[in-house]
Amino acid sequence: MSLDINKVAIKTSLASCFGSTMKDEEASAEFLDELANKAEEITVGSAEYLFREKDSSDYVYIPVSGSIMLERSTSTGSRQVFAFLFTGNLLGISETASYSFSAKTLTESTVIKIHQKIIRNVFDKHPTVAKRYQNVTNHILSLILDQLFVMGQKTAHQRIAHFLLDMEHRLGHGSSKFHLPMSRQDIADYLGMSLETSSRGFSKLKKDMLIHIESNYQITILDRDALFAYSES
Amino acid sequence: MSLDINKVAIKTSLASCFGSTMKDEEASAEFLDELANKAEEITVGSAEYLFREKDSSDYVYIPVSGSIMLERSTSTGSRQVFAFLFTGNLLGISETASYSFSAKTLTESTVIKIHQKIIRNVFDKHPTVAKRYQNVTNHILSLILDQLFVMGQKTAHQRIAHFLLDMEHRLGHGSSKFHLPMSRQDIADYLGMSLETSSRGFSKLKKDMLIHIESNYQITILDRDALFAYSES
DNA sequence: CGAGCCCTTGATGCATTTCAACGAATGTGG
DNA sequence: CCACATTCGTTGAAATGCATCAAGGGCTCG
Repeated sequence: MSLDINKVAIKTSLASCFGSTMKDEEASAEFLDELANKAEEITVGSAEYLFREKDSSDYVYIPVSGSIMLERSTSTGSRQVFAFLFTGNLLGISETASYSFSAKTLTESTVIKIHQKIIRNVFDKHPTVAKRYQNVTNHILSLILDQLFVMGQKTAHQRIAHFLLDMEHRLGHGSSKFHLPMSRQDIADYLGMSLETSSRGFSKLKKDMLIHIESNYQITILDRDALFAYSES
Repeated sequence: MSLDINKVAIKTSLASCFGSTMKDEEASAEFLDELANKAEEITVGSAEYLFREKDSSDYVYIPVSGSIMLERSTSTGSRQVFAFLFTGNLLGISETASYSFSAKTLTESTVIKIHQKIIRNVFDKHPTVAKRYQNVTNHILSLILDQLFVMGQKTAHQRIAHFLLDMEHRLGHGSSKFHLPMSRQDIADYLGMSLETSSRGFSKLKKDMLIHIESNYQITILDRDALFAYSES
């Protein structure tokens, strides 16, 4: 039955996100079953919103495939990108009534979608899971602190270098070649610079033989050590 | 007995930090007693470290009086200030083994200091408190996102304006006049700009009659609406 | 009253934004 | 299959904002 297969796939994804360090095997299996049975898996097209800022925060999302961008826009039209999410990241858990940013797909994406009530219910029944989740939140917090640090410290070109190393790590799967799912404008809004500056950053790194660019989104890191040294200097 | 009075004071502080929205009064009282009995209250001088980056994260701190700054420094000597903490803020809960920033006092400060183990113990016994604490973490997360947003969006002078409005809100206690506990350099490192630029920002806002400055640290906001409009423009 | 620290201000140069034009890639309809 | 429109990226030139260098002023504390 196709539904069952679906649930198994969801369970696998959930386990990699929530349960990877669970010691209590039984409780782990139980809560995974409960979540998987009530989770939906949905597929959305490219450049669509999973939710928008100030929507009531009813769901938690886990990307299974595709790429998602978290952003906030001002009334004047400018935009800050907070994060890029890929497979296995977690999105949307908060105790606040509404989201404080929008989530937009960069590519066609498949996500697992679970109602907040169900998550909380599981947390109440299995305190171990709630504790485990606390770790996830703390990890996200430390990632944002790192991002804040980068924003405050480095020059625009150094931030580009730092960004590319991060993307290689997250998208390269061990290879130095990877495909960026986001545009130069998205990168610029993530790193707090203009579109042109982000483009010039890429050009400079290419000219200096630190990276290779084919077809704009296909990037190869040629000299990781030198790129790292440049990003830190 | 002075010790008892001490514990009562600690309990009051803890309640304002943790328990203000607790519905379950009895459980609330019980966990407060447990925390207060095992908490220490310590006083440290100005410009001292409560802990440093990479120290093992053994304690949670709650400022009772004074001001504390969270910072991270690079090997090259530059510094990023992540946050300023005042009375009633919470500091240091994390599941990671070590702190990812240092905490330095700006003024002589009194803080409540509780061992992580005790906190976790309380969380295990009282899941309600753990949930309540999750809210605190989520709130911190949203504050850092706001800070990231500000860093990415605004010009240096606008960030100063925004900063002053935030400080008025947190330090003014309803008045438009307040005392800044941090130096121009601290502000610069918080907002990602040079000392000179932060100083020029103050001068500009003074020249434009948006704020009044006496004795460098004593600030009065003269036209809140105009300052807000400037910070958003 | 002097020393030291912090803050302010000016001058200069560099980094980044802005404005503008062009080029490459993609998609559409004839 | 080709013109055309559209979107996105690159590059140059000019303008601006910010950092850096440098000097001076004011406050505080011995």
